[in-house]
Amino acid sequence: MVNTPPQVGYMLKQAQSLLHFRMEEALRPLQLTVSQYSCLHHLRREPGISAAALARATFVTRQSMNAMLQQLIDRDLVARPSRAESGRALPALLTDAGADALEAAEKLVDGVEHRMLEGLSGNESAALARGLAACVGALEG
Amino acid sequence: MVNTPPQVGYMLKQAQSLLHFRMEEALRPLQLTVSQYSCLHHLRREPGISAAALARATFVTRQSMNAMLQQLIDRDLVARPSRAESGRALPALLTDAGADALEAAEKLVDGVEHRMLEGLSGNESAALARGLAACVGALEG
DNA sequence: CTCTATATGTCAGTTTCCTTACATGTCACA
DNA sequence: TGTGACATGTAAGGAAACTGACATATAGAG
Repeated sequence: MVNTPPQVGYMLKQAQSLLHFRMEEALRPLQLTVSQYSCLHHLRREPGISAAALARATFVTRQSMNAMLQQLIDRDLVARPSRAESGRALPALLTDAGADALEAAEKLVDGVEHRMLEGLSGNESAALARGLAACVGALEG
Repeated sequence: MVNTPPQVGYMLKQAQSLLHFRMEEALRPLQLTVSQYSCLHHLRREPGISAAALARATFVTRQSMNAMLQQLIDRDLVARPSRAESGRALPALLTDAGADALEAAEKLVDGVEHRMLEGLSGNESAALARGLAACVGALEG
């Protein structure tokens, strides 16, 4: 019998689900969801990005992202002009409060990620990252 | 600067999200969602399992699982007694049609998983699986 | 210049899943 | 015996995501 890879897809789901749960747990004191954290994180990486591009980066639809951005705007964590200078895309930016919240959230999330990887050596972590990247590359396009 | 592991959590999310999308795509002709496939798959592995146990295995709440089971029962893919012989748990079982649907779905899903792993050697696949298992172990409990 | 393709934002409706809460059944143990 | 802890099923309501549809703005082809 062939050495069947023991359900890599299932293990992927299991790991992602558990990581999401732990992150949600860690972020609860800050009143942030994982999706909101991911949104803020990408906003810092690419200030002025459009909601549609942000949606693609965080794996939700642009409708969901616009709703989420509105929530973050209501909490003064994100700012967005009401009209575009050019084109339709409205650039989104972190406010100072948003940057502060992100920094606090990042500490908590980094703790979870560190815990997740603590049983792996540097080589093993790198191999895991490479494997995941290969999976993504093979499935997209 | 420390060799920061490049966002293993994010890559996990990315890979899982893309895999889910491809599976959904592959299963669409059979009118099955990924969650439903996962449910049928576990039902074959553990016939007579309760909805609550099934829910834990597929990472949803038992309320969601009971709703999903009802759908599958309505389509004659799953059968379940109306009363328990002992205890409260109602054992769920695949019908013949359910087993057939699962077999067809499995071919499609295996194709997706194979595609996902095609760029990886046997050693690399095994390393990926071990890495994921280590992550799960570190995050649970 | 005109027209098509593409990308963005938005509205409406639906689905799916979750949270909270409660009733029921079994088991361990005092 | 009976009582408390635990697991299961179920109901009701809400939150978050998706799909489908449409208007708008830009760029490019003809």
